Amino acid sequence: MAISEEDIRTRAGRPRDPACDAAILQATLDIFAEEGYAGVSIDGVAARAGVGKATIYRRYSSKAELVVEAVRCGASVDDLLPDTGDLRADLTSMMQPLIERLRGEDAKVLTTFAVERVRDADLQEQFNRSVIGKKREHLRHLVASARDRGELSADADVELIAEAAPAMIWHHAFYGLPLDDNLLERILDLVIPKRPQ
Amino acid sequence: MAISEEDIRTRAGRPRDPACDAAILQATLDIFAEEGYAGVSIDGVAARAGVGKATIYRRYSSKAELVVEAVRCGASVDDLLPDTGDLRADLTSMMQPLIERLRGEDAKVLTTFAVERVRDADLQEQFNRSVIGKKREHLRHLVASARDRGELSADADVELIAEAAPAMIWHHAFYGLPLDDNLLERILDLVIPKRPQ
Amino acid sequence: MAISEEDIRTRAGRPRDPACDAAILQATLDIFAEEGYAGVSIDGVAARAGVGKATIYRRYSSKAELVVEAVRCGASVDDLLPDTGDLRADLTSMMQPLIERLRGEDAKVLTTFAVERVRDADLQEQFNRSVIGKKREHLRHLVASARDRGELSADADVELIAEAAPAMIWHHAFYGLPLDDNLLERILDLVIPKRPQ
Amino acid sequence: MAISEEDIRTRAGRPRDPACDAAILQATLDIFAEEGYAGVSIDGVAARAGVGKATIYRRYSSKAELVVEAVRCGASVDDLLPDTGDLRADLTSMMQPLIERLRGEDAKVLTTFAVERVRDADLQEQFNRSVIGKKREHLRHLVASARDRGELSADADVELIAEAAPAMIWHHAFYGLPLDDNLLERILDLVIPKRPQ
DNA sequence: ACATAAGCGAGACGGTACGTCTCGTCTTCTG
DNA sequence: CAGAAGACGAGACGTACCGTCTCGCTTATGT
Repeated sequence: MAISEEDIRTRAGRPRDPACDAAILQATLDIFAEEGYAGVSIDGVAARAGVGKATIYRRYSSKAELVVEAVRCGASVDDLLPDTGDLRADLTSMMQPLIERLRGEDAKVLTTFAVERVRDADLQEQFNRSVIGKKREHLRHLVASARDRGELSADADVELIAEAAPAMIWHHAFYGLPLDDNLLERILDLVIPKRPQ
Repeated sequence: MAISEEDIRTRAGRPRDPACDAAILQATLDIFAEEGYAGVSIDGVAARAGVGKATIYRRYSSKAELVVEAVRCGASVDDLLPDTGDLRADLTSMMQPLIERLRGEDAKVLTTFAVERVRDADLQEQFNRSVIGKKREHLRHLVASARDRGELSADADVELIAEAAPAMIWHHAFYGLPLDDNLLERILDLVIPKRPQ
Repeated sequence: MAISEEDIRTRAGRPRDPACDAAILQATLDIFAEEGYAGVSIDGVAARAGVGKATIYRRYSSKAELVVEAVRCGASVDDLLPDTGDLRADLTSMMQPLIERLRGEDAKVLTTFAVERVRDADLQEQFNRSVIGKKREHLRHLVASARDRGELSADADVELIAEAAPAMIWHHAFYGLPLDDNLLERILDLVIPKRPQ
Repeated sequence: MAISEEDIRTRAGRPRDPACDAAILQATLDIFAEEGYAGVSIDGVAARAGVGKATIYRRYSSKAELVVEAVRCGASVDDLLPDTGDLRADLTSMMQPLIERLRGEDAKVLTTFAVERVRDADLQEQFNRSVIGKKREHLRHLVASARDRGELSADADVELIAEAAPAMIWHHAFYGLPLDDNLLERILDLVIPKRPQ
C-alpha cells in the first residue's frame, strides 16, 4: 500500500505528478524483470525514470514496498474477482490468467517475485497485505457458496479446495513441470466432482 | 556446495579447524532464523562465530552459498521411501515429517532453502537428482501402484495426485497458512477417495 | 584531529595504507584549492584519490575534519623564531613568510584553517599551545626587548605592537585586500617609530 | 541587498506582508546563532517562521543573501557614519559599538558570522558588497580628511590607519584576547599621534 | 464592483551530497 | 600455512537541503 491514503486529494500544496507515478513503477518493473530483486536499486530506478530519489521515497518508504507496488500494478495481478454462481467457471476465470502469465513474458517477473517474496520478510508482508489476501478470500467465498448451494457436498473442505489450484499451479512453475493447456482442468477434476453432463 | 572438495585432507600446511566449520554454520543458522536471509551478513556471521571473514570465504564463495550449506546441514532431510501397499499410509509417512519440520524451528530455514533451490539452476538440478527426484519418483510409483491394484479408479490422474501433497504443504508454508495436525489427512481426503470402511 | 590516536600501531589486522592517507589529503587539498570549502565533497575526494568513501570516513569523521587535517598537514607552518636584536628585521623575518604564503597557492588553505581554528575550541587551544602560542610569545618578547634597550619608547604598548602585524596581515587576507610586497614595511612604519638614520 | 529595490511600492497585486519580513529575519538570526551558518536551512527557516519557502526566495535569492541580511539587520550592523572633523572622536564612535557588541550577547552571532563569511564565497561577496564596503570607504575618508587638514602628517598611511582599528579589534575577538574598555584608546594611541593637550 | 495581479502556505519536483552499511577481496601479524 | 583482525574499492541505502515549480487561497488596487 502506498504511503499515503486516498485522502491526499484535498491536501494543500502542489499535487503529486501522476506522470511520476507511472515512470517510477515502469522503471521498477523493467529493472526487476531484467535483473531481479537484488538488481533493483533506488538510484537505478530514479535514473531510469528520470526522477529524483526523494520523489520515490515520498511514495514508497522502502525498496520492498516499491517493488511490491510495481509488480502488483505492472503485472496486473489485481485480477477480476468473478462470481457467476458456477464454481468451475469462476475458478477457471480466476486461475487461467495466472497460468497464461506463467507461460508468457511475465513469467520471469512473476516467478522471480514469488521467489524473492519468500526470501525477504518485508516483501512477503507487503505482498500478503496488498494483493494475495483479497484473492484468497474470494476463492474461499466462491467455494463456500458452491457448497452452500449444493454444487459441492456439505462436508467439502472449503479451505483446501480454495487453495488447491494456486498451490498446484505454482508448484508446477517452481519445479519446471509443464503448464499444459489442460492443467487447470485436471486440477479442478481432482478437487471438484465433475459436473454431471 | 562448499568450495573445496574432499581432497582437502591431505593438503600441506595447517589443517582447517573443524571448530570453525561448526561455529560458522551455527552462527549462520542462528542469524538466519532470527533475522531472515536479508539479515545475514558475512561480517555479522564472522563476529558471532568469533571468526575472521577470510575463514568464511575460504569455505564458501558467497553469502548465498553459505546460507544454503548451513541450512542443508542444519536441517538434514533424509527421508524414507516406504512402500507398504497402503497408499494413504505410505503418503502419510512420507509427508508427515515434512509438515513437522515446517512447523518446528527449521521452518524458516527449510522455506528459504526451498526458495534458493528454485532460484539457482545448478542447485535445482543437483537436488532433483539427489533427493527430491527420488522422492517424486517414489510418490508417483506409489500412486500408480494404488491405481493398478484398484485402490484408485483406473482413470486417476497419477501425476497430479502425486504432486498434490507436497504442492499444498509447501503452499501453506510459503504463505504462512496454518500447518495443522490434520492438514495432511485433509489433503489426502481431497485427492484420494476415502476407503469404504 | 584525526579519529585515531597514535597507539594504532600495534593493533591487529591489516594496517592502514599510508598511500591512502597521502592520496586522500592531496586530493582534498587540490579540490579545496580549486573549488573552495563548499566545493569539497567526500565522493569527489574519494573519486580523485581512487579510494572508497569508507576509507575516508575511517580516518576522518566528517568533511570539516578532513579539510582541516588536510590543510594542517599540507601547509605546514614551521616558523623560525629569530632574535637578532634588530626588532624591525626580526619582525620582518617572522611575518614575511606568512604574507608570501597568503599570496601563494596556500592562501585559501591557510585562511580556511584560520577560520576553523576560531570555530573549534579544541583546535584553538591546541594550536595556541603548539604553534601560535610560541609565536605570539616570541613576538611579545622581541617588542619588550626592543623597548628595554631603548629602540622603542619606555611607555610603548608592547602587547598591541606585538599583535599589530599578524592582526593586519590576516585582516587583509580575510577581506581580500592586496598583500603587496611593501605591506609589512608599511605596517612596521605605522607601529614602530622609524629609526633615525 | 534584498532582491527588490524600493520601486516595489506601486506594484499591482497584493503587497508584501511586512510580518513575513520580520518573521523570516528573526527565524534566520535565531537559527544562525544556535547552529551556525551550516545549520541554517531554508526549509528550517521557513518552518520556524511559519512561512512558505517561496516567500523567502521572493525576498532573497539564496541562503547566503538571506543570512547576510538577517545578520545585518538583526545585529544592527548598519552603524552611523559620523564625520565631525575630529578623527579620534569619529573613529571612536564608529568602532566602540563594535567592541561593545563583541562583548555583549550579539558576540556569538557576530563572531560566527565573521568566521563563516570567510568560509563561504557567496557569503563573503554578499557581505562585502552590502555592509563592509561602505564602512571601510568611510573610514578611509575620515583618515584622509584628517591628513588633509593636518591632523595627521602629510605622508600618513591612510589605507593602513583606516584598517588598523577593525583589524585589531577582530583579531582580539578571534583569539579570545580581552576586549577591555581602553582597547580602542590604545589602538588609536598606537596609530594616531596623540593630540597635543 | 469586481477583475487583475501579486502574495501567501504548502509541498512536489530533479538534483546533489551526506554519513552508514555491506559486499567480497587483500594484507598483515600471531600461532 | 590457518586464522583473527580489519583495511580496502565499490556502491546502495535512506535523509536532508537546494532552488524551482505548481496548487488553491487571500488581499489590495485600478478600472
